[in-house]
Amino acid sequence: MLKKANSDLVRRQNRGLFLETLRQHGPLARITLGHKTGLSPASITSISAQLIDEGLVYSVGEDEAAAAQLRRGRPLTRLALNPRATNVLAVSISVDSIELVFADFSGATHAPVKLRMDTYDIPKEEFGPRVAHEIKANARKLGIELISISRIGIAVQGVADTITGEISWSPAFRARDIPVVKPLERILGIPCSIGNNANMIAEALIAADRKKYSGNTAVVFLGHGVGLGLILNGVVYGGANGRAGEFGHMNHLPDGPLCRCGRHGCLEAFSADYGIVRMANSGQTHDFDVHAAVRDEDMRGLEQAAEAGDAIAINAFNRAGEVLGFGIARLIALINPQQVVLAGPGTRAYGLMKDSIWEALRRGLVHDLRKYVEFEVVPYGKDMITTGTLVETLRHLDRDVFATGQKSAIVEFAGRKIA
Amino acid sequence: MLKKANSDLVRRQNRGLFLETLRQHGPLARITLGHKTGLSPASITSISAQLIDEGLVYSVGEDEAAAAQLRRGRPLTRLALNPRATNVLAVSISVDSIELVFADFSGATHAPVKLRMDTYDIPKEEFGPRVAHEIKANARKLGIELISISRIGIAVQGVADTITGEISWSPAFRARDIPVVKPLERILGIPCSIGNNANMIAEALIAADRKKYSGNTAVVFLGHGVGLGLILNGVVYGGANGRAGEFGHMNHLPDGPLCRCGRHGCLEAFSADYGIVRMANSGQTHDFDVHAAVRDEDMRGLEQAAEAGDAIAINAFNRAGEVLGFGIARLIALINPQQVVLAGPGTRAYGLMKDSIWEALRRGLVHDLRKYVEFEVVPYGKDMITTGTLVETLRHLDRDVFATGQKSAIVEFAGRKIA
DNA sequence: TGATTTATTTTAGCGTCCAAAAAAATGTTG
DNA sequence: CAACATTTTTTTGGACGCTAAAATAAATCA
Repeated sequence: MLKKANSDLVRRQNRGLFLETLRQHGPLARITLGHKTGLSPASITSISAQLIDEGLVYSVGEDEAAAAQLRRGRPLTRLALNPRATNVLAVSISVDSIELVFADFSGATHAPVKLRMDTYDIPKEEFGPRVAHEIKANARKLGIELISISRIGIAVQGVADTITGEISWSPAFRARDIPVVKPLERILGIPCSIGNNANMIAEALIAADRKKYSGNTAVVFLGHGVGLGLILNGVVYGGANGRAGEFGHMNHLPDGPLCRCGRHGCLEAFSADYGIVRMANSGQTHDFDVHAAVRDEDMRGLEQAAEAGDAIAINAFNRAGEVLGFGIARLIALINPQQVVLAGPGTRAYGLMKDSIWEALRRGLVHDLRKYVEFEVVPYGKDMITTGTLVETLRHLDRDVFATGQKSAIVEFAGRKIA
Repeated sequence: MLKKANSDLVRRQNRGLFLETLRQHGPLARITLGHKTGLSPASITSISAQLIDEGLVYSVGEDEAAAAQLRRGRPLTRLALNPRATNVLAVSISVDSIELVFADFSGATHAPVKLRMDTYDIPKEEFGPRVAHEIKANARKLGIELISISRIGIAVQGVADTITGEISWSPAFRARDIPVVKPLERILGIPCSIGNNANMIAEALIAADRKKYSGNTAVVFLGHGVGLGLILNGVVYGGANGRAGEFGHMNHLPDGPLCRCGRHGCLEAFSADYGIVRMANSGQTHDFDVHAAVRDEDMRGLEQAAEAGDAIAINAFNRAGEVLGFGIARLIALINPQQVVLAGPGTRAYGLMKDSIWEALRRGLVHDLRKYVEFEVVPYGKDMITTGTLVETLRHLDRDVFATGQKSAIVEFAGRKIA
């Protein structure tokens, strides 16, 4: 159903568009903003005057390069997002550590702060307060006032319930349903949201190449687990309560090998690192501890063995690829994406799995569907998760907080204005 | 990325909202329209004056029931969609027949016209012209001028490419990539669109109970094949080119039994009618002709046998349910819908499959995901497909054609105006 | 008949956009 | 160096659509 439209909507949408355009392209002259947004010069003047008055945007000098090459006419003055307008924070939770990345409104980040934390055995009600404490301490260390932080985005591997703000299940915790958003909001007084790693990587991809990834794209994350971020109609899709994309726990083979989730035959039990290691050590299938984290050097060793021709190792990667291929085939049959992107540290072994992935796609997917899908492997950067989290958080500010142009939003979230 | 907003957008959106509200609730007084849409009485007066002038809406008398119970004050005058504003047509294509349902702008339908047509062996370039011919002939028979038809919606079982407007693959045709939209548009001069049956059923469900189905719902269609309509964020999701929801050809078991699509182990090969029949006649697995249509009476016979305790028949339905259950488990893991709805003639045998469906869900899906999903079986009406097609077609008119309020749209599509 | 009630229309004004004109700020040229 | 050319930005004047409030319409009530 459509929603009522009025001038309020127009203002919000165009201010949001203005901010998003600046965020995407960096400092731009008013005239360029007009071209990119489709708004008239008059409107750009009007909107920018407001945003400057509110301290969200400010004038920076003419572009050096542009100024160098002599051109006639009035020189352009570029506008930029004001870094001092506000701050945000991305929190990435993984096994035994959390990472904090503070950024200003322009998206410039401070150096990541990595903190050891014994997540696995922490009592569930202590986790939120511990994180809140670390946030306070580290913000102080960096000279960032708490009140200047408008929003905190949190990323976690596993199942995050976006509605309740709890971590339903994650390999980083023994406990379930760990409250995160509520305690942080209560203690810090800052709006928070939570999502899973794969969705954040999808956000990072969209930000990196909007054109390419903004249709329907499935981002498969290979690592300690197997995750999935779905971009549907250009937007990251979360499902009814953020639980979409549990690709790793999509069943592959009824009654197959044990998975970390306690069920049998999940895709992850074949294709995540521990599934591959187990397959390679097939003698000890039964007493294999699925919960033990696979060390990076062990995984690299196995990859090297496979590359050196070790039949058992090769077979383990083949099997992982085959199951992954069938999973992707099922995914494509359901979602019909334009693109499937493989990401995560597990893609290091893509060369070892490639053939079996494609063989499985051939066996498991009608040609009509297969022929339309582009397949891609992206190099994995550790910072993709926090980058994506920041992108998502800042977009929320652009669209839903600062775009409204209501004084309350500015005062409440921005904390200060620039003269 | 956001899009530019201006008063044009406001007009379109509010006119669309006005029309959709009338379509959903039937004749309404201006004051009620105001409450339902959130628009002010002044705006309602203004918009309705325009729509009346354009012949899209007209005044009907006061509601009898409301008039009967004496009330003070100026009596309300109700507005309704003008049936004579334009006409639309739904075309449903199935094996060996096509069905035409003409409707006016208010959604009132003529009696369905069912036409035998040997679809399976028709040369692919003849199909479009044949359908066009039937449309012309039957419109004339019903006294409907061709020029009064604004839009034609087409539904087909199988894979319809919404971009090219071709039937990529369907059990109703031996050929592939049968052009439909283009020839119809060329011959009739009327805008057309095509989609698959399951999506149309999803549309019909949304129309029947907007509140219930407008979040994230998966509609599984059981019949000669197994289809899927996905409602994501309240909108039917088509995928990159309308091929989403190929649930029936989602692989269940690598190298399993032969499917109509030519691959092995698709879900449909177990759970569609022919899969069940084959399983029951397991002696002749190898020379079973998957392309032969299963007759309704045979299917009913098998159901009765199972209900009477025939072990072989019971086993066939159990197996169908098990595979369906695993498929639904995979679907839920990927999509995280609020609801899963079973529809189609195959649901007659739901009682025979229920236990095995649920057992498979238990085995194939983590509890965290299972516990949030509501499960529902809806009685199947043969008209759901054409109803859904009409709903979709009329909504397109409401939102994208008549909402613009441009004279060209009115003249071009409506054909005539009412005094 | 006049008061009351309810629905609808009219009026006056507001916010946003935009085309066109004006202004600003620089380079070019005779 | 003054007039002209060019380009960016601002200002002006108006359009469009929404809305609150006032006015009007059309009924019932007493």
